Amino acid sequence: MTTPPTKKPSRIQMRNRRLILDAALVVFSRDGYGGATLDSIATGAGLSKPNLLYYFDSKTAIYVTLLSQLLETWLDPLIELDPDGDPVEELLGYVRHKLDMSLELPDESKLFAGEMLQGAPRIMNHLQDELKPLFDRKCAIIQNWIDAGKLAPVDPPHLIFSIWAATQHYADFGAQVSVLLGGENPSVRAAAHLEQMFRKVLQPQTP
Amino acid sequence: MTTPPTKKPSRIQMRNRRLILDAALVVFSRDGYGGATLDSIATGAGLSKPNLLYYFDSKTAIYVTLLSQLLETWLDPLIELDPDGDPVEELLGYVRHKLDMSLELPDESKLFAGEMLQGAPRIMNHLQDELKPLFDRKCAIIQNWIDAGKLAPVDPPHLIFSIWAATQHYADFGAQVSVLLGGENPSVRAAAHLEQMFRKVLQPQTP
DNA sequence: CGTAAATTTTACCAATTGGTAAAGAGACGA
DNA sequence: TCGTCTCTTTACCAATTGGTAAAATTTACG
Repeated sequence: MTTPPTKKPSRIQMRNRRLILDAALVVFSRDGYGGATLDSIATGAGLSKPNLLYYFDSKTAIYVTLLSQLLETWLDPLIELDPDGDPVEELLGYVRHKLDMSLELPDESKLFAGEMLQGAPRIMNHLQDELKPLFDRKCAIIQNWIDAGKLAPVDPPHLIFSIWAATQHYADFGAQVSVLLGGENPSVRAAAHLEQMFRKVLQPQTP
Repeated sequence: MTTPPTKKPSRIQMRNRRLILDAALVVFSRDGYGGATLDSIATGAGLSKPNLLYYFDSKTAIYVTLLSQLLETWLDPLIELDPDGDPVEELLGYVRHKLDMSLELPDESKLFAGEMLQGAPRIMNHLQDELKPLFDRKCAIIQNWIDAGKLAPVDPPHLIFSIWAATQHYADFGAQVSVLLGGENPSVRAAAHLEQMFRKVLQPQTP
């Protein structure tokens, strides 16, 4: 269904699939799905174009594989939100983790953002099947924290949106950030700003 | 330099250039720069492909024209930040305005975001020449408000980043938002959430 | 070693791409 | 009514695209 025969992947398969996916990440995130070419990915991976298509059925297959794997990595920190932890610190930890990912893996963030921009046509089902249930579960946890008075009353889904938006901005709009900060590395002040901002938003006001 | 001869634009020119830019906005924002085709834009505009190229020199010329015009529209509300107004209300008004634009003109937001994702190769100069000076000016105003004790101490540039990110998220990640909210229209709750959030962040704590 | 399977290369292709040349059709003032 | 300038169409093209067929080569393994 996906690519080479159906067997256990050999060492060569593991290596080349990884080479291809690594190169594809760079190309797709830089040029967008439509602007990316198999030739460009092949060159990046050090393979010939027909050889690419020995490992993946099509350009789309590479792209979708990349996005699916990505979605998992990207969701991990959200999964770790612990209902039994301290609410404010759990959420601030999540913000921190998300910011770090954006700063360290900007290509991954951009690839995902590019797919979103185009209406997520190729991973809509993943969003429905994987992200949505997780999202609902975590919103419920946040709502419980609020009901228990351990968190200021916020709108859980929109809080999550704001966290995602504010953190990913440093990856997705990195070019703009860089220009507007005059090239200064944003990481330290961004972290301080986001921590301060979300602490104010989350801290319950009746201690 | 840009397109048809050098004269005052006739009525036909005005109309067709508008048709082309309107169609191009839809196509570029949906398919990205690389994925967009002149044929698709021409069809959308109801013109033939060679006729497009009578009005614009190239695909890139259409794209850049669109982005430049866009940048102005998008910057307008920031320009209106009034140093003599009430700081908190000025900024909350800006948030509100920015959110409205994202909800009502998502294609414009996506087009801009797409260019940013790719490192802004085609409007880097506009960012430098137009956005950067404006940005610095507005950061200074915010800093003055803070120094005057009329605003909680925030990091002005990063505050603006967070405002941009949180508002544009509803346009750029509209597909995701829609899935996660189960199709519910986000506008009312988004507005309430952002107002509440940024009010907390901006309100000085020593009244 | 030998051989069958896995991998890679070479040669190729139809479709699409951005863009051009030049002929033709309208508009419009003198 | 004529002639000129603006606009539009038709016909075309070289380059690139995603993808295939099949031969050639490597690798794994008994």
